[in-house]
Amino acid sequence: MAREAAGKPPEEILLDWKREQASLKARVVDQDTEAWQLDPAFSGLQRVGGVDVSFVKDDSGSACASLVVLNYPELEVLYEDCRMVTLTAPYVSGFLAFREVSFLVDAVQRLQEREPCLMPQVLFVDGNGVLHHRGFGVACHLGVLTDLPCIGMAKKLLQVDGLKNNALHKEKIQLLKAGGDSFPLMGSSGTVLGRALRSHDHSTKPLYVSVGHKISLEAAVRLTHSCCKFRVPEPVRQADIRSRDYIRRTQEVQGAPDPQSGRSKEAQRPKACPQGVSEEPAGTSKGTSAGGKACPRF
DNA sequence: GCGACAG
DNA sequence: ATCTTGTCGC
Repeated sequence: MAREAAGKPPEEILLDWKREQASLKARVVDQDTEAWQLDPAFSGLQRVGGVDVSFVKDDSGSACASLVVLNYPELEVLYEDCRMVTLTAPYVSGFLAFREVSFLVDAVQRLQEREPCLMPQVLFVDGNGVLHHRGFGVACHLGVLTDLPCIGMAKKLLQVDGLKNNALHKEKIQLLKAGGDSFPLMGSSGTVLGRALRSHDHSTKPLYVSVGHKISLEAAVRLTHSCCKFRVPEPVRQADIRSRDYIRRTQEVQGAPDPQSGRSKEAQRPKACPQGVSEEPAGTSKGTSAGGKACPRF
């Protein structure tokens, strides 16, 4: 029988988790590693991904993990993967990755097997990167495990290392006048852990952006702004919408049809595949290592 | 007892 | 995260 996500884990487990975070943290790259990240218009960037996990209302063990891939700069959905999963670990602030990240890694691996050509060049993660109790949030964790550039994006300020959502912080938010405006989040250690970003002109509540892996904070903030049609970056927003929709469809009972059904006009069918790479003789692993479809560069 | 608490 | 409708505004 599958264990259920129960109360807070014993101290012994938390120590294990902390040791794992410390170990993986050594592999985080907090600078730009890709050419497109340095380009003012991000030219060369064609695919951005987003991940999210949504939960079933009265079942702390069931959730839907989703990965979506959008083209850039159009931000149209090219790929969607929603999958019901059984959660093992409870949510503990500072250890979000131990609850969710394995399912996100699975989704990335499925994409690699099914449609390697659609592998995103960067992933937006719903949660923090280095803006974290021990400098290793879920965006770093997923980045290190997949080796993909990742951006941490939280909707609320995690009050760590002296950061506080107090009156002074709120004053700084008031000074953000236009989409793209931001200010640094400086920890007591003197390190900038992330930036509060006004993600677009008509959004008052900021996003908290931090480095996940293989991207600089500056590029992460600029790209986040560039991917916002609304407050939340489109990749994460689509992953959220589609995972919730998936749960709603799954939980729908025959005898009690939901009067709200036909509501989500946002979740439409993915567009057709990009580069007309229809078939490739199997066994010719040009673009990638794992077996399955190949992804030729020319 | 009080505040904090990514998702 | 989830519980929840209408409502004000462009």
